[in-house]
Amino acid sequence: MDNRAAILAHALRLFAARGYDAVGVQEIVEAAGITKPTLYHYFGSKRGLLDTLLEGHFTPLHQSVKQAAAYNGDLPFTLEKVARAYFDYAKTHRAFYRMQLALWYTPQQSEAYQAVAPWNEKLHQVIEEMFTHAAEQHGNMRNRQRPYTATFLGMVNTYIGLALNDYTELDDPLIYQAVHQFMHGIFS
Amino acid sequence: MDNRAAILAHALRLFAARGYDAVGVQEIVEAAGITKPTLYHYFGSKRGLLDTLLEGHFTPLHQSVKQAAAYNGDLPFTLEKVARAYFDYAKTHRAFYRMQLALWYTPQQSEAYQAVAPWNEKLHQVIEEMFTHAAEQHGNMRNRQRPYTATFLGMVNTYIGLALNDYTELDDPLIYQAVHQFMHGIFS
DNA sequence: CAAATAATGTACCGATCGGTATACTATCGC
DNA sequence: GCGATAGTATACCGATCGGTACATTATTTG
Repeated sequence: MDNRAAILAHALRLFAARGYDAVGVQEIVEAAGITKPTLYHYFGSKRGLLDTLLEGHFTPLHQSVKQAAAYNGDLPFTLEKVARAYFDYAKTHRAFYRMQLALWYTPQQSEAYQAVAPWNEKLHQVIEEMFTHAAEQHGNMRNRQRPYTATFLGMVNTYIGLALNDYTELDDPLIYQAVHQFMHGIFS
Repeated sequence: MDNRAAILAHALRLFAARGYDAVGVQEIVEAAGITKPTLYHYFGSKRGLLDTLLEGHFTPLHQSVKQAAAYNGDLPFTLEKVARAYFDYAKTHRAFYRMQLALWYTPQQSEAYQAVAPWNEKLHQVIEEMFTHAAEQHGNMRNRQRPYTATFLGMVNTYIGLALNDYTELDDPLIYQAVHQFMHGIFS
C-alpha cells in the first residue's frame, strides 16, 4: 500500500473511532508510518484530507443510491432499492459509515459539518426527486417531499446505527419492514 | 447570573454550536467574561464541566421519562407519554438537545461519549423495563425488549433532530403518528 | 473583629495543535 | 546524462491546548 492510501486508511479508522476534531495530524502520520510533510503533500490540509475521504466514499454511495432511486411507478419497491443501496454500502464500509453517522448529527458550525454538508444535500436531493416523481401519481404526497425525504433518511440512518452496534441486522426482512413501516406512516 | 451559571450557559451554547472537542476552555471563559481558574474552581476540568452540564439536564429528563414510562397495560398510550416527555424536554431545552443528539452518534472512544454513555444507558434501561412489563401481556414481544428500545429511542431522536432543523413539529399529531407507526412495525 | 474559606485574577506550564521552510532523494521524460 | 517533478524527512513556526502555582479579594463563620 502506498503512502497516500495508508494515510487515508488510518485517518478513516481514527476519525471513525474518536472523531475528526479529537484526532491530530501527528497521530495520523505516526499511524501511517510517515511524516507530516507527506500528508500535506497529498492533501494540503487536515480539512483537505477529510474532503478526500468523503469524496472517495460519497461518490460511489451517491452513484449507487441514484440508480436505486430511479422511480418506476412502484414506490415501496423503489424505497426498498434505496434502503438496500444504503445498507449495502454501510455493511461493506463500516468505518466510513460510522464516521458519516457521527457527521450526520455533528453541529452545523463545526468544520466537519461544513465538509459533509454538500454530500448530504446531494443525496437528499436524489431522494427528494424520487418523491417528487412519486407525488405525480399519489396526489396526497404533494408538497411533502422534503419531510418525507428527511424522515426516510433518518429512518435509514437509525437502522444502520443500530446495526453498527449489533442491535439488528441489515437484511432483507428489515428492509421490507422498514419500508412497510414508512409507507404506513405516510398513508395513515 | 452568577459566574457558575454563566459558565454553564455559555459552554452549553458553544458545545451545541460547534461540538465539545472544537471548543476550547479559553473560549468558554472569554464568553462568560471570567478567567480560567474560576472555571477550574467550579468544575475541576473541561470534562467535569461537561459532566455537570449533562447531569443538570439528564436528571430532570430522566425523571420525566421515568414517570411517563410507568406501564399501565396500554402500550401505545405509554409510548405516547414517553415520546411526549422527550419532545417536551427537547422543545424547552433546544441547545441541550442539539448537544445530546450530537453526542448520541459520537464515536464511542471519544471523551464526550464516555461522559454521556451512563446517562444513555440509564434512560435506555427505563424504556427497556417498560417493554419488559408490556411483554408480560404481549407474549410475542418477549426477548425483543432491547431492539425495541433502541428502535423506539432512535425514532424519537430522529424526529427531534428533524424538528430542531425545522423539518417537522413536535406536536400531538406527530406523537400519535410516530407511536402508531412504531406499533405497526412491531405487530406486522 | 479574626480566622477560615470561597471566589477570582495574573502569569505561567509543558504538550499539542495545524502547518511549513528547506533540503535531499527518487523517478521520469527527453 | 540531465532537467524537472514528485515524494519524503529534519527541524522548526506561532498559536492554542488543558491545566495550575500563587497571590489577592470577598464572604462567611466563630
